[in-house]
Amino acid sequence: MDLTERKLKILQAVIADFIKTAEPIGSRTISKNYSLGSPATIRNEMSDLEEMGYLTHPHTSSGRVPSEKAYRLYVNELMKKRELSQEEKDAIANELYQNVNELDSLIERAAHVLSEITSLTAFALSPGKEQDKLRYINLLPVDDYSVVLMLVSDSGKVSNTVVRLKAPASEDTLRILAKNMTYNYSGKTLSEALTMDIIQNLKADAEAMSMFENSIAPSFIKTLEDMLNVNLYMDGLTNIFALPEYNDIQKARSFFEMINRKADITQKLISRGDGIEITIGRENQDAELSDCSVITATYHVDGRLVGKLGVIGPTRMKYDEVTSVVEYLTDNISKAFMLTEGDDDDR
Amino acid sequence: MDLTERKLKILQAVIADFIKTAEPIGSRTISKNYSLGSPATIRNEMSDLEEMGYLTHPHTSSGRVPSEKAYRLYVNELMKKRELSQEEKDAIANELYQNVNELDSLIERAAHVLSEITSLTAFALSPGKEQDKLRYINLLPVDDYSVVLMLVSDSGKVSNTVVRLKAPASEDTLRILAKNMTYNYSGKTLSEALTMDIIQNLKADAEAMSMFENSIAPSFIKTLEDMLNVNLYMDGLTNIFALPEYNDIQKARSFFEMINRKADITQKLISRGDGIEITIGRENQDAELSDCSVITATYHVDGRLVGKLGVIGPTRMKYDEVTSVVEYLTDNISKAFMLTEGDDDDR
DNA sequence: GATTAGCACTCAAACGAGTAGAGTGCTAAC
DNA sequence: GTTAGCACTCTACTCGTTTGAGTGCTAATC
Repeated sequence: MDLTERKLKILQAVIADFIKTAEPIGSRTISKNYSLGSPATIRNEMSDLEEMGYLTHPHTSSGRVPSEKAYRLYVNELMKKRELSQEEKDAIANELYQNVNELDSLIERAAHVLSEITSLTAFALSPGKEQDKLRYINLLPVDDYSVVLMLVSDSGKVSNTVVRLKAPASEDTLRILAKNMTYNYSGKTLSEALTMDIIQNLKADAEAMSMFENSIAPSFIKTLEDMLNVNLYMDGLTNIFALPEYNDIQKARSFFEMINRKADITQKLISRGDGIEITIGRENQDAELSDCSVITATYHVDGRLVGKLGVIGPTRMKYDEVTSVVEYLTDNISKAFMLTEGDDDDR
Repeated sequence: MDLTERKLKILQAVIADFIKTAEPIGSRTISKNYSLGSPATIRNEMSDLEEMGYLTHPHTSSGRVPSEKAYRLYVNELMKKRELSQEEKDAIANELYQNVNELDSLIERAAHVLSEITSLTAFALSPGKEQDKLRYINLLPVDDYSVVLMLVSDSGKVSNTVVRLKAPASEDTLRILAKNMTYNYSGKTLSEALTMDIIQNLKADAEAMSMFENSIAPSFIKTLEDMLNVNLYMDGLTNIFALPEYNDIQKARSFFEMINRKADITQKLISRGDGIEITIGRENQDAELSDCSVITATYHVDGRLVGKLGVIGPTRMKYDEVTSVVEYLTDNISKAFMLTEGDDDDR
């Protein structure tokens, strides 16, 4: 059987209406709102579309609901890109840049804006720092028994840990050790630094060495890992309560329990492809996501740092709108954080 | 009418059973499980207790439910402190100290443990830093146009911001400016620092002054505020789905929406009294909390830093258990972070 | 006088029959 | 190939009935 022009139009109409209303769509509705023929004709066509796997039937006497196959077709072929109007763009940019001056707050803000616009649950991943290089290592005394260990990377990311010392250290010792560590590590990527044999490389006096081995080394590793770690920001969690799909308390519960396992979510996001990726229903490996769709996009900062953002929602979502917004956001993040280059004045 | 011995016992029985089952308690149930007389006797007593305001009646032919007044009496007089067994204490300590080496992670961990044990929603507030004093200010170059502004406080808290400069700065200028800022601000509390007239106090060369005014000052204020700001950690949000009180999707929704307004929650927590504070139902000012109880406790670190933690749940909660756990946790936090004093080897 | 047994009464929740309405599938006419 | 017409299906809703837990009251008992 062929997907004739009219069949496509009817399918598109069903998808559009269902995305709006979340109710199964009957032949009469389509017939009234689109001039595609009488209810009976539409019924025949719908019946064909069902046979072809694009529509389903909750029960014999109800209207039609798009299948995952239909959404896939829609996303790949039928959907036309929804250009954002200048006002929309301005509104987004406005929201996005509200007192933001480090990358992570921008990312967090992006998740917020995204959830606001789409009325779905949004998330954003701060960039992976594998290729980022260490620049400085500093040790600053707090009191006799504690120092701040501070790492600064080329991309401007700063991480610090307060380290408790087993024995008090002189400022001199700290200075020497910090200098020595910087000498050894600066220019190395974070991942390299983690795999280096640390003790071997240090050449310092006995006191510094002992302090390093006993107190600093474990914190150093932890701080490196901390720098490498991506942060997951989520927003709009309660948006799902507005969706009829989640009227059932059990559904809402399992959604929240899934979304709360942040480590899992991060893992899943990282392993998604580059660019805009849309997965629909059971295309998501995960059983828990089998009636959700996920849309993610990748942003790049300065050609080196890479992160993701996106939304999760029911398979019935405004794919066109979400795609546009997600794309616009990633573009803007990339533009806002051109490192090293002299930056284009604010907004 | 008097609260006779038997009335008290019956009241206590109703409260205990209701906390367990969330179902209205009938006279037969009490009569069977406690030897306090026949159902008819219990009925008469319950009727009196209702007249006195300790019990209510969802409808004529249902069992009794404790009123807020009953919970208040229970908490103030009837409840006996539930001592934690050594195993319970060990289990808590074990969970609590899992790879924790800064105060904030300990606080976060505490919220986690608390929610796990109580099966309620737990929160913890990192300490307010008003009395904390600035120790260091540092400016570290990242590249020509950006520097890290870093503040270290007496309590070991470190905050940093990456500042974009309008014009490139020499390392010398940065060093001079940092030294000068440290000279002016070290020893001041964070709140004092915020109110000081910054520009007035600097005595540095023209280049440093201009950099300060144009680039550093706004970030400095922001970083100070960031240091002052308390963090709110929450855990066990999805626990409420297991409670019959939140079987209604609307209730669950408004709970989540309330709990998501983090700024509000922080505000409310901060304004609560010292020590263990229990507020029941409409004792909470907030209409949104009118069928919740909130239990908070205060921890002190080193006599200067003060923070809070606690749980929020339905008025029907295990007040005795929650109180004990919350108390044990705050004690442990205080002990774990005796700053300056040589620390007592772990656990 | 306090306690208890007994009984009529109340109400929510569960169940089931009946109905309305939306929608389909099929047939026959256009 | 399209459409009107009609029988049929199924859900959602309504309404009356039943069941069972529990009360309140009265009268008998301790």
